[in-house]
Amino acid sequence: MATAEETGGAEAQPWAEVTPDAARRLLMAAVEAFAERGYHATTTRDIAGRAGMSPAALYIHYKTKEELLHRISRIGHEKALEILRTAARREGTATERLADAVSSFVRWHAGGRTVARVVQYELDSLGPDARAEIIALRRKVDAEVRGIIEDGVATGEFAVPDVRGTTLAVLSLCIDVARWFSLDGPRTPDEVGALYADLVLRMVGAGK
Amino acid sequence: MATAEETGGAEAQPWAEVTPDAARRLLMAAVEAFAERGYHATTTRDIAGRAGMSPAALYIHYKTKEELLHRISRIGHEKALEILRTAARREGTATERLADAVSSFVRWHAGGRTVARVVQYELDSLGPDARAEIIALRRKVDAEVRGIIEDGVATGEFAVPDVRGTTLAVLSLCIDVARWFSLDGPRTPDEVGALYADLVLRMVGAGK
DNA sequence: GGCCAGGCTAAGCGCTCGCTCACCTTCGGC
DNA sequence: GCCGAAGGTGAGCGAGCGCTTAGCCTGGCC
Repeated sequence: MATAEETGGAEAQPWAEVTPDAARRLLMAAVEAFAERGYHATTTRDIAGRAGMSPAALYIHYKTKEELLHRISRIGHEKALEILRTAARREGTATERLADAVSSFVRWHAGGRTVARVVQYELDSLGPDARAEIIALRRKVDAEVRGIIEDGVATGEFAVPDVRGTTLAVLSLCIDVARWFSLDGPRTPDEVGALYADLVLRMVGAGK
Repeated sequence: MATAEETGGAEAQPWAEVTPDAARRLLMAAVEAFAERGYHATTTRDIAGRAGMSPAALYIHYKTKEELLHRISRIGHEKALEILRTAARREGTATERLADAVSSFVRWHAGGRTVARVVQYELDSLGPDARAEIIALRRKVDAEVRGIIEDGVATGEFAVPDVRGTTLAVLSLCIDVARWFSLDGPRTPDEVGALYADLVLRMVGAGK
């Protein structure tokens, strides 16, 4: 939240806030496993094995398997929200801020594809309370993007008939990157970010 | 394939081709269950129960639980491909055909949200052979949309710097509808289809 | 050196999973 | 009226699941 991390943000060590070292290793192993096979198809034995520990060790640091998913999901959503807030609140025109928001949001989904997959697609595996908390975070994410688009409409930079629908479509486009993006594919995260920023500016009628 | 079904296509009885009546009921039950909870979290007892049968009955009509997913996935992809082909091969300008393709493809993802979810998000749960077959179908889907965009570029209707990337984005946008769309939400499938067709035309620089 | 708290493991509990098997019903053809 | 195939059931198998428990190390403090 208040960290001065400015290294570009890829996902070098994004789990520094998870404090006992073994707990962090378990959490990173869970991210990998959930992203590869999905939450329900992942066993606690698999997670512990990837972290180089016995199955029982998991339960010293986490109460249940679901708590792991919950923690991953919350940290991931907070990171996503931080990225969008940074872009939304910088100086510049609405056009510049929207392009920045989309390209950095897409870069995060492409580069941190494993985390993003878990965060975006395993929401339904959470219990009601945890899910409600995550949904609240998502509403904040939506509000950031909608804010930029509303600004652009107000200044006349954008021509958007349906602000809410367009916001939804922009976010949807970015999020789905986590589904199809592969590091083996022909594009780098930066390239996809630039392409998508251009496409989104066309969608809102900027630079017309 | 050669059926003369012209009823509008929503998804009134889309499983008519699944021949023993009990097999169709099981398949429809599986679609519901997979869409709600995901493939791995769904039990064969749950599927059989929804179809009003005992767990053992499933194995009279299907060899494994995975065969059910495979069948659903293939039929769903064939239907999606048929929708796009119909739009791509009708008469009209590239602009009209692209708008038609996007709006009908989106309508299918929104209206048949349960099927679309299974089809689009449970691909990784298939074995290698079945997955390869489905991926081949997806390439055909991609080719249809790319064809329309290439036509538009050739006639000068569209201004698209990166045809492959834009094709990917258009399909991605449509497919992700299955993730977020809800019949309880404020929009009907028709409305989302119209909104998205407009956004996509902006993305390709049509009507500029 | 004695002690104890924290981190970890081997073993395994109770349960549910996908799937099978022996048997039962229904029904058209003769 | 009898028969065999097709479609269904109840009971239960071996396996693997999430999670627990009893006990073993290790290291800091007096």
